[in-house]
Amino acid sequence: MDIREIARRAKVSTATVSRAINRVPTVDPQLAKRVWRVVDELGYYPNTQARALVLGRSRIFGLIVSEITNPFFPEIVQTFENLAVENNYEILLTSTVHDPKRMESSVRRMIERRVDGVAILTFGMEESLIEHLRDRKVPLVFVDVGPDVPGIANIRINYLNGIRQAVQHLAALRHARIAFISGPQHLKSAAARRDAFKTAMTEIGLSADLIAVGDHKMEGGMKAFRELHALDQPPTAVLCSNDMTAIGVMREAYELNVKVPDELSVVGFDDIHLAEFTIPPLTTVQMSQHELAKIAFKALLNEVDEPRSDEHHKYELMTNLVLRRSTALAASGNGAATQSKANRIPPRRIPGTPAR
Amino acid sequence: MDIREIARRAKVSTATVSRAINRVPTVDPQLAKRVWRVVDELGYYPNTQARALVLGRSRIFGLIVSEITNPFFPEIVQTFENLAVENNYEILLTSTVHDPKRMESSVRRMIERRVDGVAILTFGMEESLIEHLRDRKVPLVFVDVGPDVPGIANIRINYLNGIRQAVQHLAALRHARIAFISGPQHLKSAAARRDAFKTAMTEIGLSADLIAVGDHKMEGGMKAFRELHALDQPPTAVLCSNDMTAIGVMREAYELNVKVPDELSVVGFDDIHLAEFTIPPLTTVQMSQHELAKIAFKALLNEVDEPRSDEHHKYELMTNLVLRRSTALAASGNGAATQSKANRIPPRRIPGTPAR
DNA sequence: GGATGCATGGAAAACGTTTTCCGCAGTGAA
DNA sequence: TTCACTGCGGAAAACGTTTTCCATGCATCC
Repeated sequence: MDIREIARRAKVSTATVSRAINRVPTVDPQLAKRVWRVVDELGYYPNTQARALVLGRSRIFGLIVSEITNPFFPEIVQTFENLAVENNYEILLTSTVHDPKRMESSVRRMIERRVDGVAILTFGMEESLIEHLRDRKVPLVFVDVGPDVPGIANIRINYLNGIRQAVQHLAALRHARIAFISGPQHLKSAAARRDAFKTAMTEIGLSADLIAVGDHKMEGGMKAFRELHALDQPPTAVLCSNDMTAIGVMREAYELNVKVPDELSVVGFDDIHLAEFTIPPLTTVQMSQHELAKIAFKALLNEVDEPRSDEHHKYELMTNLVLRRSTALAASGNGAATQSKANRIPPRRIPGTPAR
Repeated sequence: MDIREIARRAKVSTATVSRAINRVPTVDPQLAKRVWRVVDELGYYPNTQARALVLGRSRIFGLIVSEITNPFFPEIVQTFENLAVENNYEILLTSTVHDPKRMESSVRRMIERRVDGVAILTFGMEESLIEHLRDRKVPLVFVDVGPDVPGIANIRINYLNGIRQAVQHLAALRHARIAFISGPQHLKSAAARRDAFKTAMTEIGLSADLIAVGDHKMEGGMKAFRELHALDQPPTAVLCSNDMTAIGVMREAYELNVKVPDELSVVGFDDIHLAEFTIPPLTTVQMSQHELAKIAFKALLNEVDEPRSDEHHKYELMTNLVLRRSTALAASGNGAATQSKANRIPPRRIPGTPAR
């Protein structure tokens, strides 16, 4: 079923049908109504690819994430999708699973589909692929790790703010041996978090040498904590590079019969929805997925609407500690672990968030 | 940059370029090489929409899920995407969030983009929307809830198998008061699970009247368990309609100071990756997300390749109980809850799955 | 009443491919 | 040398839109 078919039945030209459908104001209301009736009767849906072909705009955005199975990302995808629908865009999603081959094919496919822009929320990406996209003048938005050139928006995340709060929170609870479990070392964003940890620790005169490396997954958290726990002087508090790691830590602590928070304080990073539902509920640094997605989408939209407006905006996302119940006063040196009940911060009952 | 540009530079016609690119065997190898060199030099990527326009095939599949933020779905999306990439397909993803408006716009958008098929993994969908898609002869695959007509593939899930195993497992552990927390009542798949529970219970002479209703989210699990726990005779075991509900239950049990598994056995459904990492690790009924996605994709591919092969295949997915550590012997009537340690099944250490 | 202006709608080109149809060059046989 | 064939490659149509340009019809003004 064509636009021609519609034109024939409405006894007008295809031009008129097109104008009517796109609500061009100069078309006579009577005629428009006639066209619309036929459209509805036949259940006609314009062919987007034909439209894209002539318009030179596909109304598709690419969205590249590291790993959709990490609960951090679905929230982003959801918000991004909501915004896309609102603005009549479609999304091409890729979850790279950290595989460079995957990234490459994904970029290629996006170029072939002529996306209008790409949001790369992958916390680390090969430079060479960026080139491909840049050559084609595809608007891009990065988080953390983007070159500083016009046409490419960058979202800088203020890791230090939240991580400093976390460190100081733990220090205030008399923890001195605070460990950090990092993410995969080659990811820029993981490095940034680790650096923020170091800064925050040295700022207050603590040494930041207790660092284990994880993989931003639960498995890595478990493994890393096992190592940490085997130390001569195991840490009394662990700050994790993301929430999944923290969940792994708590899981392994359970396995090793280390009580959280009484014998071990755990802090996560990201504040995924799930963090509120762990046992105990996880104290973590919030980096709003909703905000992030929103900023990314807006940035893309900007780029598309007013391309190459030379001042390329910078965007920043703040992070903040949110207190729950996975941290407590450090057991005082003299084997006071058994008094833990007394040491513990009074449990704050966090009301369940309303079902969204 | 066109195919024409390539043709000009390679001093051939566009037809030849097209043939070379699509590896039509009749083209002279010499010439093909010449064409490819130019293509690589210029970094030419064919325009997929133009191609789709003439081919009448978009090589896009739609994927509709209920809620991407439910950890059950990202696994599906990931496998589906993997398969898509392998087969040179693209995916248009929609997370309907159970919103009929959303579903409708999603279907509309997919038709407009001329998808080659749609997998509807949404556990319940409005009939009227199906019509739209069917009228256009778009291949469809449903899970659970699809009309029984050619051109529409259906994946039936054998809920009873796994749920029966779960019920009998609990019964064997001497639980008599076994409750069920269902999903949203209007979802067919939720009803199917509940019915399976009833069947399995009555089969072994237990009454299936302890049923609370949740929402397939953690919040709902918490609320439902609160209700159950307030009963005169609260259940000693809870079977949940999905894992998120079970996580909510365990979380609320923690809040109410009910020990899992000693004082309460909890069983989930789905076996999401996370289930292995809850505290305690969750015993649950496995319904392989990987398998589900695979079946769905294959079904779509079949439909596309040999359309209307009149025998429309039926697909089935099995479910099976996987034992972890959230279930234990029921506390014997005489307040034996304190002997729980003895009652408990010896903990099975489940080795962490290798990072995938 | 005729010329001018404006609103409206139609014909056709354009977007970037694939593919059908056909012509041409080269080969082998007569 | 000419003819028939084969195999390769080019011209052009087609896919379904949008949009430019132009023609028509009508009202207004002189």
